[in-house]
Amino acid sequence: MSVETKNAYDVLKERGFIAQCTNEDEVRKLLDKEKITFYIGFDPTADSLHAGHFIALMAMAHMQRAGHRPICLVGGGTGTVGDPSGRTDMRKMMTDEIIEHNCNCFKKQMSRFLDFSDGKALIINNGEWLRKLNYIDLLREVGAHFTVNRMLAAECYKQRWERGLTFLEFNYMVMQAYDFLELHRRVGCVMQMGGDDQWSNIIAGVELVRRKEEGDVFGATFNLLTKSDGKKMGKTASGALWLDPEKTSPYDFYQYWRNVDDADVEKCLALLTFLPMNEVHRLGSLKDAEINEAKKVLAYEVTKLVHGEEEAEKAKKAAESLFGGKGDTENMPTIELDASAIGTKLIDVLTKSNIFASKSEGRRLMQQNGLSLNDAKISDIEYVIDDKDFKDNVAIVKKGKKKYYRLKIK
RNA sequence: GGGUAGGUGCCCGAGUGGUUAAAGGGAGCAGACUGUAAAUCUGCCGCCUCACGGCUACAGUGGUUCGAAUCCACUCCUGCCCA
Repeated sequence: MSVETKNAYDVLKERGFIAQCTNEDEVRKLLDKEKITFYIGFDPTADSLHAGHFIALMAMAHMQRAGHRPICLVGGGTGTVGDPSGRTDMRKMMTDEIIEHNCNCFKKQMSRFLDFSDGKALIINNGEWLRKLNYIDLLREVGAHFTVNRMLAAECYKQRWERGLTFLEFNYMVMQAYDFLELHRRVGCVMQMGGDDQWSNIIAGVELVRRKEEGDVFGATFNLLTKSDGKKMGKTASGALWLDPEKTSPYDFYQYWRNVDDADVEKCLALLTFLPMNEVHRLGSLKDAEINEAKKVLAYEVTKLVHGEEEAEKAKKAAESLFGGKGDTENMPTIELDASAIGTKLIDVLTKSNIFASKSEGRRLMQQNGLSLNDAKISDIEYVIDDKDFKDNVAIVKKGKKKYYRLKIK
């Protein structure tokens, strides 16, 4: 059975996306007989999407392939409030300019994954209606349908019991529910999806629309991308795994997926690539060292989706040359040096290039045998860079076991 | 507004006048073992210094003291209770 003829819900379910659904059978039936419009909300908390968003985009892409119409709702309005769901702290308030900027960045990135031509997918900013909202009107139209008792019982606020929840944040759920109502009225949106942490907010919206419009609408959530040990995935030492190549280089991005735990490979392949499921299962069942093949496929496919084939190819080649001993070194992270760097201490150069966070860190690393220059361990922190270290103006530095940098003399 | 409990290093959390750069845990980093995996073991884990040592740090500002994260005053922030 091909993807095209398969029910979109079943596809998502089979690939492991679905965590909860308001009514599985109804949704399946609906998707079978109609091309629906659905939406996912994105809060503009940063100027780039990250791995967590990517999973939602993949789900949207699957839906679109099946003929349904996705709406990316960027939270120009809700972003000013901040979603308290599952959070232990209050979000920093952001200025309108920043939110605006972030929304624009999102748009650009999203068009990589979805086809926005001919209205096959939409991007809408909820600031369009939330900003114009009048407090009294909102209370009367929407507020009347919410009971505080019910809201307080919502799972998403539990985390905040100890630290306190402001009224501002408490209203987030109301606003998000209202979004659904607006989208239902404006473009006939009948389904909201989102991360599993959004479940409370989603059912609030579903109920609101049902009450106001008597229309049957649905909601579903995706599994959050977690590692087998329950920790969140998509976190790097320096924070999130960004889709923006400026914030996370394609090389680092590739390496992240190349290094996922054995236990997570199959799940990632299913969620983050379009490979057919029989192939996913085959790769996922490889044992021991062989599963490295699956990881290579995973890293390549995901990088290709996010950064394009060319970048994926480069990242792969760089990895092959570094870890496999062949291929070209062209594509690894490169640090350009002034010719004057020759004759100065290696540790100073690396510190200046931010390869070491501080000189202390560099010293420690070197003393612990964690640094190599052209495959030779350098533990002497006094080591001075020499002409001979460079071949064709290039030297390779290895920090720890697998962080490589190419030093290039300008 | 009143009462009360707090604000410690990336995070959690001990510490209540000196030997405290500050216990312990987590995260992180390096090494060994491996498969660019996991688990495990070892070391490191504020900054500068080859090192001796120096500097900066326990919400903020002043003060007491030979000496303060620790005592006092005021300020700011947070939780809880009362209004």
